Amino acid sequence: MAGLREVQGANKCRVRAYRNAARSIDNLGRSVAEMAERGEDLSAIPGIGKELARKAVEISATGSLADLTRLRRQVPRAVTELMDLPGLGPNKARQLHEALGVATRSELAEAAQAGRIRRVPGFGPKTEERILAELAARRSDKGSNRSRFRHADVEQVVEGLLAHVRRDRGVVRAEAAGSFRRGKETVGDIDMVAACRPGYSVIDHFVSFGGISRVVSKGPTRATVVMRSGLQVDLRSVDKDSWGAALHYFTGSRAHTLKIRLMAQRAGLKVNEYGVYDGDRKIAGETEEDVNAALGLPYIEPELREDRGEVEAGLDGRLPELVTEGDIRGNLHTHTVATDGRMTLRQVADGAMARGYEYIAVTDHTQSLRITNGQDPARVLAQFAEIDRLNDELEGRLRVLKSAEVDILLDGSLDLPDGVLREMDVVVCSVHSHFKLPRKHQTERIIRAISKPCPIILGHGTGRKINVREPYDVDIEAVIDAAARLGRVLEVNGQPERLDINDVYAKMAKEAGVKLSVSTDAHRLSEFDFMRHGVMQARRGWLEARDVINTLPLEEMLASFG
DNA sequence: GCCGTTTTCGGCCCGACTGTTTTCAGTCG
Repeated sequence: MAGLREVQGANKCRVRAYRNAARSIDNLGRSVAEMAERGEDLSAIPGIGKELARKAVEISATGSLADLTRLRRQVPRAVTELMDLPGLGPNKARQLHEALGVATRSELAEAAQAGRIRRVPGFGPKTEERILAELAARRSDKGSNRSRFRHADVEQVVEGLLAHVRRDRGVVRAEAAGSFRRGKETVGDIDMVAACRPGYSVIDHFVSFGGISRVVSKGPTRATVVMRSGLQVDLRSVDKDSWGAALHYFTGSRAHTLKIRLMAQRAGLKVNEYGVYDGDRKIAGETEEDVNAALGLPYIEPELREDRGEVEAGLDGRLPELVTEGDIRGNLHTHTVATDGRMTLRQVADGAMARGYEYIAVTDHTQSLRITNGQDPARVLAQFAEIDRLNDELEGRLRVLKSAEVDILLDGSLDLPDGVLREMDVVVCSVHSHFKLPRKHQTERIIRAISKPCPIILGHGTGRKINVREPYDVDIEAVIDAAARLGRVLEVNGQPERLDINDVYAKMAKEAGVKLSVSTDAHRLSEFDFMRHGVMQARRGWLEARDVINTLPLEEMLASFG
Protein backbone atom coordinates (compact mmCIF):
# COMPACT_ATOMS: atom_id res chain seq x y z
CA MET A 1 0.00 0.00 0.00
CA ALA A 2 2.80 2.39 0.94
CA GLY A 3 4.62 1.87 -2.35
CA LEU A 4 1.51 2.19 -4.45
CA ARG A 5 0.30 5.27 -2.63
CA GLU A 6 3.77 6.77 -2.94
CA VAL A 7 3.76 6.28 -6.70
CA GLN A 8 0.45 8.06 -6.80
CA GLY A 9 2.01 10.97 -5.00
CA ALA A 10 0.05 10.57 -1.80
CA ASN A 11 0.76 12.49 1.38
CA LYS A 12 4.21 11.44 2.57
CA CYS A 13 3.18 11.09 6.16
CA ARG A 14 0.34 8.84 5.19
CA VAL A 15 2.77 6.68 3.23
CA ARG A 16 5.05 6.59 6.24
CA ALA A 17 2.15 5.51 8.42
CA TYR A 18 1.74 2.41 6.27
CA ARG A 19 5.47 1.68 6.38
CA ASN A 20 5.62 2.17 10.14
CA ALA A 21 2.68 -0.14 10.60
CA ALA A 22 4.19 -2.80 8.34
CA ARG A 23 7.49 -2.67 10.19
CA SER A 24 5.73 -2.79 13.50
CA ILE A 25 3.86 -5.93 12.47
CA ASP A 26 7.06 -7.42 11.09
CA ASN A 27 8.81 -6.93 14.41
CA LEU A 28 5.89 -8.10 16.48
CA GLY A 29 6.98 -11.73 16.48
CA ARG A 30 3.37 -12.83 16.70
CA SER A 31 0.83 -13.61 14.05
CA VAL A 32 -1.56 -10.72 13.56
CA ALA A 33 -4.04 -13.14 12.01
CA GLU A 34 -4.01 -15.09 15.27
CA MET A 35 -4.50 -11.95 17.28
CA ALA A 36 -7.41 -10.98 15.05
CA GLU A 37 -8.88 -14.44 15.47
CA ARG A 38 -8.69 -14.11 19.23
CA GLY A 39 -10.51 -10.82 18.97
CA GLU A 40 -7.55 -8.86 20.33
CA ASP A 41 -7.51 -5.11 19.77
CA LEU A 42 -5.02 -4.69 16.94
CA SER A 43 -4.87 -0.93 17.42
CA ALA A 44 -2.88 -1.65 20.57
CA ILE A 45 0.03 -2.49 18.24
CA PRO A 46 2.26 0.58 17.88
CA GLY A 47 1.62 2.32 14.58
CA ILE A 48 -1.72 0.60 14.05
CA GLY A 49 -4.76 2.79 14.50
CA LYS A 50 -8.41 2.30 13.84
CA GLU A 51 -8.16 2.24 10.06
CA LEU A 52 -5.16 -0.06 9.77
CA ALA A 53 -6.61 -2.38 12.39
CA ARG A 54 -9.70 -2.65 10.21
CA LYS A 55 -7.55 -3.43 7.17
CA ALA A 56 -5.56 -6.04 9.08
CA VAL A 57 -8.76 -7.75 10.16
CA GLU A 58 -9.97 -7.69 6.56
CA ILE A 59 -6.75 -9.34 5.38
CA SER A 60 -6.95 -11.96 8.14
CA ALA A 61 -10.55 -12.77 7.38
CA THR A 62 -10.57 -12.71 3.58
CA GLY A 63 -6.94 -13.12 2.53
CA SER A 64 -7.05 -9.93 0.54
CA LEU A 65 -7.64 -6.21 0.86
CA ALA A 66 -10.13 -4.39 -1.32
CA ASP A 67 -8.20 -1.09 -1.19
CA LEU A 68 -5.02 -2.85 -2.27
CA THR A 69 -6.73 -4.62 -5.15
CA ARG A 70 -8.12 -1.30 -6.32
CA LEU A 71 -4.73 0.45 -6.10
CA ARG A 72 -3.08 -2.35 -8.04
CA ARG A 73 -5.50 -1.79 -10.87
CA GLN A 74 -4.66 1.90 -10.91
CA VAL A 75 -0.87 1.58 -10.89
CA PRO A 76 0.89 -0.22 -13.75
CA ARG A 77 2.59 -3.39 -12.57
CA ALA A 78 5.85 -2.33 -14.17
CA VAL A 79 6.18 0.66 -11.89
CA THR A 80 6.06 -1.44 -8.75
CA GLU A 81 8.48 -3.95 -10.25
CA LEU A 82 10.90 -1.15 -11.05
CA MET A 83 10.67 0.11 -7.50
CA ASP A 84 12.04 -3.19 -6.23
CA LEU A 85 15.39 -2.41 -7.85
CA PRO A 86 17.83 -0.75 -5.45
CA GLY A 87 18.32 2.88 -6.34
CA LEU A 88 14.91 3.19 -7.94
CA GLY A 89 12.25 4.66 -5.74
CA PRO A 90 8.69 5.64 -6.53
CA ASN A 91 9.59 8.86 -8.34
CA LYS A 92 12.26 7.43 -10.63
CA ALA A 93 10.16 4.36 -11.37
CA ARG A 94 7.23 6.55 -12.35
CA GLN A 95 9.41 8.84 -14.47
CA LEU A 96 10.82 5.87 -16.35
CA HIS A 97 7.42 4.42 -16.96
CA GLU A 98 6.03 7.71 -18.18
CA ALA A 99 9.00 8.69 -20.34
CA LEU A 100 9.67 5.31 -21.96
CA GLY A 101 6.37 3.51 -21.63
CA VAL A 102 8.12 0.40 -20.32
CA ALA A 103 5.64 -2.01 -18.82
CA THR A 104 7.82 -4.93 -17.69
CA ARG A 105 11.32 -5.56 -16.43
CA SER A 106 12.38 -7.06 -19.72
CA GLU A 107 11.21 -3.98 -21.57
CA LEU A 108 13.21 -1.94 -19.11
CA ALA A 109 16.27 -4.07 -19.84
CA GLU A 110 15.77 -3.53 -23.58
CA ALA A 111 15.48 0.21 -23.07
CA ALA A 112 18.65 0.21 -20.99
CA GLN A 113 20.58 -1.81 -23.56
CA ALA A 114 19.44 0.56 -26.31
CA GLY A 115 20.76 3.51 -24.30
CA ARG A 116 17.38 5.12 -24.01
CA ILE A 117 17.40 5.49 -20.23
CA ARG A 118 20.32 7.91 -20.16
CA ARG A 119 18.35 10.30 -22.34
CA VAL A 120 15.51 10.63 -19.84
CA PRO A 121 15.85 13.92 -17.91
CA GLY A 122 17.24 13.28 -14.45
CA PHE A 123 18.87 10.03 -15.57
CA GLY A 124 22.34 9.42 -16.89
CA PRO A 125 24.76 6.71 -17.97
CA LYS A 126 25.51 5.60 -14.42
CA THR A 127 21.89 4.99 -13.57
CA GLU A 128 21.48 3.10 -16.82
CA GLU A 129 24.46 0.87 -16.08
CA ARG A 130 23.25 0.27 -12.57
CA ILE A 131 19.80 -0.77 -13.78
CA LEU A 132 21.36 -3.22 -16.21
CA ALA A 133 23.61 -4.64 -13.50
CA GLU A 134 20.75 -5.01 -11.03
CA LEU A 135 18.52 -6.70 -13.60
CA ALA A 136 21.31 -9.13 -14.50
CA ALA A 137 21.91 -9.86 -10.83
CA ARG A 138 18.22 -10.59 -10.35
CA ARG A 139 18.25 -13.08 -13.20
CA SER A 140 21.29 -14.98 -11.96
CA ASP A 141 20.00 -14.79 -8.41
CA LYS A 142 16.73 -16.49 -9.23
CA GLY A 143 15.54 -18.97 -6.68
CA SER A 144 17.93 -17.96 -3.95
CA ASN A 145 15.61 -16.16 -1.60
CA ARG A 146 17.95 -13.69 -0.02
CA SER A 147 17.11 -14.72 3.51
CA ARG A 148 18.48 -13.06 6.56
CA PHE A 149 21.64 -14.43 8.13
CA ARG A 150 21.55 -16.28 11.42
CA HIS A 151 23.25 -14.33 14.18
CA ALA A 152 25.76 -17.06 14.96
CA ASP A 153 26.72 -17.36 11.29
CA VAL A 154 27.93 -13.76 11.04
CA GLU A 155 29.73 -13.50 14.37
CA GLN A 156 33.10 -14.41 12.92
CA VAL A 157 32.76 -11.98 10.04
CA VAL A 158 31.84 -9.25 12.48
CA GLU A 159 34.86 -10.04 14.66
CA GLY A 160 37.12 -9.92 11.62
CA LEU A 161 35.73 -6.62 10.45
CA LEU A 162 35.95 -5.08 13.89
CA ALA A 163 39.54 -6.24 14.32
CA HIS A 164 40.37 -4.70 10.96
CA VAL A 165 38.74 -1.37 11.82
CA ARG A 166 40.35 -1.27 15.28
CA ARG A 167 43.75 -1.80 13.72
CA ASP A 168 43.56 1.75 12.38
CA ARG A 169 45.40 4.00 14.80
CA GLY A 170 42.93 6.83 14.37
CA VAL A 171 40.18 4.61 15.79
CA VAL A 172 39.41 4.96 19.49
CA ARG A 173 36.69 2.31 19.60
CA ALA A 174 34.57 0.30 17.25
CA GLU A 175 31.56 -1.93 17.82
CA ALA A 176 28.87 -3.69 15.86
CA ALA A 177 25.51 -1.99 16.21
CA GLY A 178 22.17 -2.71 14.54
CA SER A 179 20.21 -5.91 14.98
CA PHE A 180 23.47 -7.77 15.60
CA ARG A 181 24.07 -5.81 18.77
CA ARG A 182 20.45 -6.15 19.77
CA GLY A 183 21.00 -9.90 19.68
CA LYS A 184 18.35 -10.60 17.09
CA GLU A 185 18.26 -14.23 15.97
CA THR A 186 18.83 -13.14 12.38
CA VAL A 187 20.40 -10.07 10.84
CA GLY A 188 19.75 -8.55 7.44
CA ASP A 189 23.00 -6.62 7.35
CA ILE A 190 25.77 -5.58 9.69
CA ASP A 191 25.94 -2.04 11.06
CA MET A 192 29.15 -0.90 12.66
CA VAL A 193 30.21 2.31 14.35
CA ALA A 194 33.74 3.58 14.80
CA ALA A 195 34.77 6.47 17.05
CA CYS A 196 37.83 8.28 15.76
CA ARG A 197 40.17 10.94 16.98
CA PRO A 198 38.75 14.36 16.12
CA GLY A 199 38.63 15.03 12.40
CA TYR A 200 39.83 11.53 11.47
CA SER A 201 37.91 9.09 9.24
CA VAL A 202 38.44 5.35 9.10
CA ILE A 203 36.41 4.84 5.92
CA ASP A 204 39.31 4.40 3.48
CA HIS A 205 40.93 1.88 5.77
CA PHE A 206 37.63 0.05 6.21
CA VAL A 207 37.00 -0.51 2.51
CA SER A 208 40.47 -2.03 2.11
CA PHE A 209 39.29 -5.12 4.09
CA GLY A 210 39.97 -8.37 2.28
CA GLY A 211 36.58 -10.06 2.23
CA ILE A 212 34.79 -7.19 0.51
CA SER A 213 33.45 -7.92 -2.94
CA ARG A 214 31.87 -4.57 -3.75
CA VAL A 215 31.79 -1.04 -2.37
CA VAL A 216 28.22 0.17 -2.77
CA SER A 217 28.77 3.69 -1.51
CA LYS A 218 31.53 5.52 0.26
CA GLY A 219 31.74 9.03 1.69
CA PRO A 220 33.85 10.72 4.36
CA THR A 221 31.75 9.42 7.27
CA ARG A 222 30.04 6.27 6.07
CA ALA A 223 30.43 3.42 3.66
CA THR A 224 28.34 0.49 2.53
CA VAL A 225 30.03 -2.65 1.26
CA VAL A 226 28.96 -6.14 0.30
CA MET A 227 31.02 -9.10 1.46
CA ARG A 228 31.67 -12.11 -0.79
CA SER A 229 28.99 -13.99 1.17
CA GLY A 230 26.44 -11.39 0.07
CA LEU A 231 26.30 -9.88 3.53
CA GLN A 232 26.01 -6.10 3.45
CA VAL A 233 28.04 -4.10 5.95
CA ASP A 234 27.56 -0.43 6.81
CA LEU A 235 30.20 1.45 8.76
CA ARG A 236 29.64 4.85 10.28
CA SER A 237 32.68 6.84 11.39
CA VAL A 238 32.24 9.67 13.93
CA ASP A 239 34.41 11.77 16.22
CA LYS A 240 34.79 10.18 19.60
CA ASP A 241 32.70 12.80 21.38
CA SER A 242 29.72 11.54 19.35
CA TRP A 243 30.35 7.86 20.13
CA GLY A 244 27.32 7.38 22.35
CA ALA A 245 24.90 9.17 20.06
CA ALA A 246 26.14 7.31 16.98
CA LEU A 247 26.09 3.92 18.70
CA HIS A 248 22.62 4.65 20.00
CA TYR A 249 21.31 5.70 16.63
CA PHE A 250 22.86 2.83 14.69
CA THR A 251 21.85 0.22 17.22
CA GLY A 252 18.20 1.05 16.66
CA SER A 253 15.80 -0.53 16.32
CA ARG A 254 14.33 2.02 14.04
CA ALA A 255 11.09 1.96 15.97
CA HIS A 256 12.98 2.49 19.23
CA THR A 257 15.06 5.34 17.82
CA LEU A 258 12.04 6.97 16.27
CA LYS A 259 10.15 6.85 19.54
CA ILE A 260 13.06 8.45 21.37
CA ARG A 261 13.48 11.15 18.77
CA LEU A 262 9.80 12.03 18.93
CA MET A 263 10.02 12.14 22.69
CA ALA A 264 13.01 14.47 22.47
CA GLN A 265 11.21 16.64 19.98
CA ARG A 266 8.29 17.07 22.32
CA ALA A 267 10.73 18.15 25.01
CA GLY A 268 12.16 20.75 22.63
CA LEU A 269 15.35 18.78 22.00
CA LYS A 270 16.85 17.31 18.85
CA VAL A 271 18.57 13.94 18.66
CA ASN A 272 20.80 12.87 15.79
CA GLU A 273 23.82 10.59 15.46
CA TYR A 274 26.10 13.35 16.76
CA GLY A 275 24.37 14.08 20.00
CA VAL A 276 21.42 15.55 21.82
CA TYR A 277 20.90 19.25 21.12
CA ASP A 278 19.11 22.00 22.98
CA GLY A 279 18.98 24.53 20.17
CA ASP A 280 22.57 24.80 18.96
CA ARG A 281 23.97 23.58 22.22
CA LYS A 282 25.06 19.96 22.41
CA ILE A 283 24.07 18.57 25.77
CA ALA A 284 25.03 14.88 25.35
CA GLY A 285 26.61 12.42 22.96
CA GLU A 286 29.76 10.86 24.35
CA THR A 287 28.13 7.78 25.84
CA GLU A 288 24.76 6.09 25.44
CA GLU A 289 24.14 6.67 29.15
CA ASP A 290 24.58 10.44 28.60
CA VAL A 291 22.25 10.44 25.63
CA ASN A 292 19.49 8.65 27.52
CA ALA A 293 20.04 10.70 30.67
CA ALA A 294 19.58 13.91 28.69
CA LEU A 295 16.15 12.59 27.74
CA GLY A 296 15.22 11.49 31.24
CA LEU A 297 15.84 7.82 30.52
CA PRO A 298 18.06 5.23 32.18
CA TYR A 299 20.39 3.13 30.03
CA ILE A 300 18.37 0.57 28.08
CA GLU A 301 20.02 -2.74 27.16
CA PRO A 302 20.30 -3.20 23.37
CA GLU A 303 18.28 -6.43 23.49
CA LEU A 304 15.27 -4.47 24.73
CA ARG A 305 15.33 -1.77 22.07
CA GLU A 306 12.42 -2.95 19.96
CA ASP A 307 9.70 -0.54 21.04
CA ARG A 308 8.04 -3.32 23.00
CA GLY A 309 7.47 -1.15 26.04
CA GLU A 310 11.09 -0.53 27.05
CA VAL A 311 10.89 3.25 26.71
CA GLU A 312 7.81 3.43 28.92
CA ALA A 313 9.41 0.99 31.37
CA GLY A 314 12.52 3.16 31.42
CA LEU A 315 10.51 6.28 32.20
CA ASP A 316 8.72 4.44 35.01
CA GLY A 317 11.88 2.84 36.40
CA ARG A 318 10.54 -0.64 35.64
CA LEU A 319 13.26 -1.93 33.31
CA PRO A 320 14.13 -5.58 33.91
CA GLU A 321 17.57 -6.54 35.15
CA LEU A 322 18.31 -8.98 32.36
CA VAL A 323 19.72 -12.44 32.96
CA THR A 324 23.39 -12.84 32.06
CA GLU A 325 25.43 -15.88 31.13
CA GLY A 326 27.17 -15.51 34.48
CA ASP A 327 23.87 -16.18 36.26
CA ILE A 328 23.58 -19.65 34.74
CA ARG A 329 24.31 -22.50 37.20
CA GLY A 330 23.50 -25.47 35.02
CA ASN A 331 22.52 -26.77 31.64
CA LEU A 332 19.32 -28.79 31.35
CA HIS A 333 19.53 -30.19 27.83
CA THR A 334 22.48 -32.27 26.54
CA HIS A 335 23.04 -35.42 24.49
CA THR A 336 25.65 -38.17 24.75
CA VAL A 337 27.02 -40.93 22.54
CA ALA A 338 24.19 -43.10 23.87
CA THR A 339 22.02 -41.43 21.24
CA ASP A 340 22.98 -38.75 18.72
CA GLY A 341 25.51 -36.83 20.83
CA ARG A 342 29.29 -36.96 20.46
CA MET A 343 30.14 -36.73 24.15
CA THR A 344 30.51 -39.48 26.70
CA LEU A 345 28.79 -39.04 30.02
CA ARG A 346 32.12 -38.18 31.57
CA GLN A 347 32.84 -35.57 28.92
CA VAL A 348 29.47 -33.94 29.54
CA ALA A 349 30.34 -33.71 33.24
CA ASP A 350 33.82 -32.35 32.53
CA GLY A 351 32.40 -29.78 30.13
CA ALA A 352 29.90 -28.65 32.74
CA MET A 353 32.58 -28.33 35.42
CA ALA A 354 34.85 -26.45 33.06
CA ARG A 355 32.10 -23.88 32.77
CA GLY A 356 31.63 -23.69 36.50
CA TYR A 357 28.18 -25.27 36.47
CA GLU A 358 26.73 -26.82 39.60
CA TYR A 359 24.54 -29.30 37.76
CA ILE A 360 23.88 -30.71 34.33
CA ALA A 361 21.03 -32.78 32.94
CA VAL A 362 21.75 -35.55 30.48
CA THR A 363 18.77 -35.68 28.16
CA ASP A 364 19.25 -38.37 25.56
CA HIS A 365 16.51 -39.22 23.09
CA THR A 366 13.98 -41.97 23.68
CA GLN A 367 13.02 -45.15 21.82
CA SER A 368 10.56 -43.76 19.27
CA LEU A 369 13.16 -41.48 17.74
CA ARG A 370 14.90 -44.29 15.89
CA ILE A 371 17.14 -42.11 13.77
CA THR A 372 18.97 -40.94 16.89
CA ASN A 373 19.22 -44.45 18.37
CA GLY A 374 16.73 -43.37 21.03
CA GLN A 375 16.90 -45.33 24.28
CA ASP A 376 14.34 -47.84 25.49
CA PRO A 377 13.52 -48.08 29.21
CA ALA A 378 16.25 -50.62 29.90
CA ARG A 379 18.95 -48.46 28.35
CA VAL A 380 17.63 -45.37 30.14
CA LEU A 381 17.80 -47.16 33.49
CA ALA A 382 21.28 -48.46 32.71
CA GLN A 383 22.34 -44.89 31.96
CA PHE A 384 20.88 -43.75 35.27
CA ALA A 385 22.94 -46.38 37.10
CA GLU A 386 26.00 -45.06 35.32
CA ILE A 387 25.04 -41.51 36.36
CA ASP A 388 24.82 -42.67 39.99
CA ARG A 389 28.37 -44.03 39.77
CA LEU A 390 29.58 -40.84 38.11
CA ASN A 391 27.98 -38.66 40.78
CA ASP A 392 29.76 -40.71 43.42
CA GLU A 393 33.07 -40.13 41.67
CA LEU A 394 32.41 -36.41 41.37
CA GLU A 395 32.00 -36.12 45.16
CA GLY A 396 29.70 -33.11 45.01
CA ARG A 397 31.75 -31.05 42.60
CA LEU A 398 28.90 -31.39 40.11
CA ARG A 399 25.54 -33.08 40.15
CA VAL A 400 24.62 -34.95 36.98
CA LEU A 401 20.84 -35.05 36.75
CA LYS A 402 18.89 -38.03 35.47
CA SER A 403 16.70 -37.01 32.62
CA ALA A 404 15.85 -37.63 28.97
CA GLU A 405 14.46 -35.72 26.06
CA VAL A 406 11.30 -37.78 26.00
CA ASP A 407 9.44 -37.87 22.72
CA ILE A 408 5.92 -36.55 22.70
CA LEU A 409 3.99 -39.22 20.79
CA LEU A 410 1.20 -38.55 18.32
CA ASP A 411 -1.51 -38.72 20.97
CA GLY A 412 0.38 -36.57 23.47
CA SER A 413 1.55 -39.45 25.63
CA LEU A 414 5.21 -39.71 26.57
CA ASP A 415 7.65 -42.19 25.10
CA LEU A 416 8.66 -43.81 28.43
CA PRO A 417 6.62 -45.63 31.08
CA ASP A 418 5.69 -43.81 34.27
CA GLY A 419 8.05 -45.97 36.31
CA VAL A 420 11.03 -44.66 34.37
CA LEU A 421 9.77 -41.07 34.38
CA ARG A 422 9.58 -41.25 38.18
CA GLU A 423 13.33 -41.96 38.32
CA MET A 424 14.11 -38.64 36.67
CA ASP A 425 15.15 -35.38 38.30
CA VAL A 426 13.70 -33.38 35.43
CA VAL A 427 11.90 -34.43 32.25
CA VAL A 428 12.50 -32.59 29.01
CA CYS A 429 9.80 -33.50 26.53
CA SER A 430 9.76 -32.49 22.89
CA VAL A 431 7.96 -32.98 19.60
CA HIS A 432 10.09 -34.65 16.91
CA SER A 433 7.42 -36.09 14.65
CA HIS A 434 4.06 -35.34 13.06
CA PHE A 435 4.93 -31.71 12.42
CA LYS A 436 1.99 -31.28 10.06
CA LEU A 437 -0.87 -31.90 12.44
CA PRO A 438 -3.75 -29.45 12.37
CA ARG A 439 -3.35 -26.67 14.86
CA LYS A 440 -5.99 -27.86 17.30
CA HIS A 441 -4.62 -31.39 17.40
CA GLN A 442 -1.01 -30.24 17.73
CA THR A 443 -1.90 -27.88 20.57
CA GLU A 444 -3.92 -30.50 22.46
CA ARG A 445 -1.16 -33.03 21.94
CA ILE A 446 1.47 -30.80 23.53
CA ILE A 447 -0.76 -29.68 26.37
CA ARG A 448 -1.60 -33.31 27.14
CA ALA A 449 2.11 -34.12 27.23
CA ILE A 450 2.99 -31.38 29.69
CA SER A 451 -0.02 -32.27 31.83
CA LYS A 452 1.75 -35.45 32.94
CA PRO A 453 2.54 -34.97 36.64
CA CYS A 454 6.32 -34.72 36.31
CA PRO A 455 8.92 -31.93 36.56
CA ILE A 456 8.48 -31.19 32.87
CA ILE A 457 10.39 -28.78 30.69
CA LEU A 458 8.90 -28.41 27.22
CA GLY A 459 11.84 -28.58 24.78
CA HIS A 460 11.98 -26.30 21.71
CA GLY A 461 8.30 -25.44 21.92
CA THR A 462 7.52 -24.54 18.31
CA GLY A 463 9.98 -26.78 16.43
CA ARG A 464 11.08 -24.10 14.01
CA LYS A 465 14.56 -24.07 12.53
CA ILE A 466 15.60 -20.63 11.38
CA ASN A 467 15.87 -20.43 7.58
CA VAL A 468 15.18 -24.16 7.41
CA ARG A 469 11.77 -25.07 8.74
CA GLU A 470 8.68 -23.21 9.85
CA PRO A 471 7.29 -23.82 13.33
CA TYR A 472 4.62 -26.47 13.55
CA ASP A 473 1.14 -25.08 13.69
CA VAL A 474 0.60 -24.78 17.41
CA ASP A 475 -1.26 -22.27 19.54
CA ILE A 476 1.76 -21.52 21.68
CA GLU A 477 -0.24 -19.00 23.69
CA ALA A 478 -2.57 -21.79 24.77
CA VAL A 479 0.49 -23.86 25.68
CA ILE A 480 1.82 -20.96 27.74
CA ASP A 481 -1.52 -20.71 29.55
CA ALA A 482 -1.42 -24.43 30.27
CA ALA A 483 2.18 -24.22 31.50
CA ALA A 484 1.21 -21.37 33.81
CA ARG A 485 -1.71 -23.39 35.20
CA LEU A 486 0.35 -26.56 35.65
CA GLY A 487 3.60 -25.01 36.83
CA ARG A 488 5.55 -26.43 33.89
CA VAL A 489 8.71 -24.90 32.47
CA LEU A 490 9.32 -23.78 28.89
CA GLU A 491 12.76 -24.04 27.33
CA VAL A 492 14.64 -21.39 25.44
CA ASN A 493 16.77 -23.66 23.30
CA GLY A 494 20.21 -22.16 22.60
CA GLN A 495 20.93 -23.94 19.31
CA PRO A 496 21.55 -21.02 16.94
CA GLU A 497 19.13 -22.43 14.40
CA ARG A 498 16.44 -23.08 16.99
CA LEU A 499 16.42 -20.31 19.62
CA ASP A 500 13.04 -21.72 20.45
CA ILE A 501 10.84 -20.50 22.09
CA ASN A 502 11.60 -17.09 20.68
CA ASP A 503 11.94 -13.73 22.40
CA VAL A 504 8.32 -12.68 22.02
CA TYR A 505 6.93 -15.93 23.42
CA ALA A 506 9.49 -15.92 26.22
CA LYS A 507 8.25 -12.48 27.23
CA MET A 508 4.68 -13.66 26.98
CA ALA A 509 5.48 -16.69 29.14
CA LYS A 510 7.17 -14.53 31.74
CA GLU A 511 4.18 -12.23 31.86
CA ALA A 512 1.92 -15.26 32.30
CA GLY A 513 4.01 -16.30 35.30
CA VAL A 514 5.72 -19.23 33.55
CA LYS A 515 9.31 -20.10 34.44
CA LEU A 516 11.80 -20.83 31.69
CA SER A 517 15.01 -22.78 31.27
CA VAL A 518 17.81 -21.66 29.01
CA SER A 519 19.74 -24.63 27.72
CA THR A 520 22.11 -25.59 24.92
CA ASP A 521 20.77 -28.86 23.52
CA ALA A 522 24.49 -29.59 23.15
CA HIS A 523 25.46 -32.64 21.12
CA ARG A 524 29.18 -31.98 21.37
CA LEU A 525 31.44 -30.18 23.79
CA SER A 526 31.83 -27.03 21.72
CA GLU A 527 28.05 -26.61 21.76
CA PHE A 528 28.11 -25.79 25.46
CA ASP A 529 28.95 -22.35 24.06
CA PHE A 530 25.41 -22.11 22.70
CA MET A 531 24.37 -20.95 26.16
CA ARG A 532 25.41 -17.50 24.97
CA HIS A 533 22.84 -17.55 22.17
CA GLY A 534 20.12 -18.88 24.42
CA VAL A 535 20.79 -16.19 27.00
CA MET A 536 20.70 -13.56 24.28
CA GLN A 537 17.26 -14.72 23.16
CA ALA A 538 16.14 -14.84 26.80
CA ARG A 539 17.33 -11.28 27.32
CA ARG A 540 15.38 -10.18 24.26
CA GLY A 541 12.40 -11.76 26.01
CA TRP A 542 12.97 -9.47 29.02
CA LEU A 543 13.92 -12.44 31.21
CA GLU A 544 15.61 -11.82 34.52
CA ALA A 545 17.60 -14.37 36.48
CA ARG A 546 14.57 -15.09 38.63
CA ASP A 547 12.57 -16.10 35.54
CA VAL A 548 15.13 -18.73 34.54
CA ILE A 549 15.21 -21.89 36.67
CA ASN A 550 18.78 -22.85 35.82
CA THR A 551 20.10 -19.72 37.51
CA LEU A 552 18.95 -21.27 40.79
CA PRO A 553 20.96 -23.50 43.12
CA LEU A 554 20.14 -27.18 42.54
CA GLU A 555 17.54 -27.75 45.26
CA GLU A 556 15.67 -24.55 44.46
CA MET A 557 15.77 -25.36 40.77
CA LEU A 558 14.25 -28.78 41.42
CA ALA A 559 11.59 -27.18 43.60
CA SER A 560 10.53 -24.71 40.92
CA PHE A 561 8.12 -27.06 39.18
CA GLY A 562 4.42 -27.01 39.99
C1' DG B 1 -2.96 7.25 8.75
C1' DC B 2 -1.13 7.68 13.52
C1' DC B 3 -0.78 9.91 17.80
C1' DG B 4 -0.76 12.66 22.50
C1' DT B 5 4.06 14.76 29.77
C1' DT B 6 1.85 21.48 24.37
C1' DT B 7 -3.73 15.10 23.56
C1' DT B 8 -8.81 15.02 19.20
C1' DC B 9 -5.78 18.97 15.72
C1' DG B 10 -1.82 19.59 13.54
C1' DG B 11 2.03 17.99 13.56
C1' DC B 12 4.90 13.86 11.65
C1' DC B 13 13.37 11.88 12.75
C1' DC B 14 17.24 13.26 10.51
C1' DG B 15 21.34 12.97 7.99
C1' DA B 16 24.67 10.73 4.25
C1' DC B 17 25.59 9.52 -0.39
C1' DT B 18 24.81 9.39 -5.44
C1' DG B 19 24.03 11.13 -9.75
C1' DT B 20 22.54 14.56 -11.89
C1' DT B 21 22.59 19.01 -11.83
C1' DT B 22 25.25 23.43 -11.24
C1' DT B 23 22.12 23.76 -6.11
C1' DC B 24 19.37 19.59 -5.35
C1' DA B 25 16.06 15.64 -5.68
C1' DG B 26 15.85 11.01 -4.83
C1' DT B 27 17.03 7.18 -2.23
C1' DC B 28 18.46 4.85 1.69
C1' DG B 29 19.06 3.63 6.47
